[in-house]
Amino acid sequence: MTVRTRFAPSPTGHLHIGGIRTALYSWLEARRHGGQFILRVEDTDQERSTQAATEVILEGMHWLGLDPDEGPFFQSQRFDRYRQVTEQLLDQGKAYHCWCSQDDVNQMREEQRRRGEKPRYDRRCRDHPNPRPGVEPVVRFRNPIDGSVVIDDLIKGRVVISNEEMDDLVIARGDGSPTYNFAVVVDDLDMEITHVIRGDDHFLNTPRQINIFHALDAPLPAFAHVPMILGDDGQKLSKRHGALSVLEYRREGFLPEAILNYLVRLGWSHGDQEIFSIEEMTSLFNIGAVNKAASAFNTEKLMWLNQHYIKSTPPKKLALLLKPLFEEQGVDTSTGPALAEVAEANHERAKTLIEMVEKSGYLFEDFGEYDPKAAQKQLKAGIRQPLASLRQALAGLGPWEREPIHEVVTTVLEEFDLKFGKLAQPVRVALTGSTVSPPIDITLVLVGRQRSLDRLDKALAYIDGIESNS
RNA sequence: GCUCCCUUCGUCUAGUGGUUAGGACGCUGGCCUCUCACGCCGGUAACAGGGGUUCGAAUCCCCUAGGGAGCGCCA
Repeated sequence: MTVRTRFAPSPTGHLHIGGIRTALYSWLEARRHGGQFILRVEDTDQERSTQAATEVILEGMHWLGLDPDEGPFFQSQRFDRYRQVTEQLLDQGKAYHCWCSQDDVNQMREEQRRRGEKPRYDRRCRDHPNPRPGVEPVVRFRNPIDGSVVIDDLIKGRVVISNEEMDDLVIARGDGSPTYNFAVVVDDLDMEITHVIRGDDHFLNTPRQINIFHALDAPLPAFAHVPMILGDDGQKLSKRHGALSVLEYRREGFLPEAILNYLVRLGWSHGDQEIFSIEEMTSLFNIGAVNKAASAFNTEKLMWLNQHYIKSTPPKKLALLLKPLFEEQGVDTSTGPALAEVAEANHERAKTLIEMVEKSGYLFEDFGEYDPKAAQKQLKAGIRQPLASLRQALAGLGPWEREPIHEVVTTVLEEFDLKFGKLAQPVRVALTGSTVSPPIDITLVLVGRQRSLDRLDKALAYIDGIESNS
């Protein structure tokens, strides 16, 4: 039997990192067995589902390379099918109509809560139908009263839940639309899902669903409930605790490889290995080896991995990724060096692509003021002559390339008997406005001849200005 | 309140009865060095607590504490 897994997000909020991890695990489990990964959008709640959220799901998954083999399917397009199965259960007496209003039920639950009991529907319509004129009844599932349900979860192990804990859940609303627990079962059945991999928050739904599977005389899929992810602060991950939409990560300059690698190691491991290529993940990952405990999301480590992948990604490829980010920042990159060169010079100096973009502004536009501390320390009268001399030599240089530039710098150094840093830092401040940049010869190359000369002139003028004021 | 689940360095984890409890991120000392970064070498830091079982427990059992999830005509 081929393994078929699915990812079934609901488009009622943005898809965040927790959902992505579940998707990744499902995808990997399918890949490892040479099976199929199915994407199903659970939009039975017409009120809260949005088109925007659906698009984020589709685009985010594609960005990360978690493309489905089948789907996306939309539950909203399968209502006829759910209705059909509902009728079947009704005919077989495995489901029944209930005319209780939501207020009735809420009141019932409140009282139970007050009495310290677990709130649940008291089955009053189960054996005594009580039609009320003008009320469209909901359909409830006739859950077994005795016995218990055994869940052999791939991650959590065997858990036994008593049927007493479950009430007769609504499977179809008054308007005939299906509810989650029912639609899931019908879909997983129809789509021949063999492994249901989902978030731990669905765990207590599982016994209810198992009972529905039984009512439908259907074989059970395997279940695996992935623990929750906590925020940096140990609190549950939510919008308030760093749960960014997937696409935010792209905007902030994270690489898909880094995110996938980080996520696969969050809750799963293969000995001491930290770095996993997609190929390694697909061959080594095993849903059964996932940790039972929740784990905290640590941005620092994600950053480290991101830098690792930035370092090992070819500059030409980085250039392609950099371009839209520069554009988003409103930077015109046509007036400066090739982005591949920018990437080459900076790929060991940035943890994210956006950081690289922010650090490279001086290559494309004039920076405003010098960093005050840097200017104060580096642009002083004593360096005027060497700087002027360098400017002169640079102006007459043949090809504007790293080696000849480096030679010129060295020559000036010898001329004035200076240590490298004594000249490099002032030049750096002159060219970039700050004390941080790639090696000075490379920085000169990237800034370009004319711009470099202009900026050196500007620095000389600045020094002169300081002099005349003191 | 009830049901279920979880608990090794700050964080992610290795570990499945006998280890100086290992690795990674972070932090930190040093080296390298034109700045930053990269890289390299070193350091810091953990078995939630209490009972058992056993010659011997991070590993098995029980209790406590703490954390989480669920209890919808949401998913």
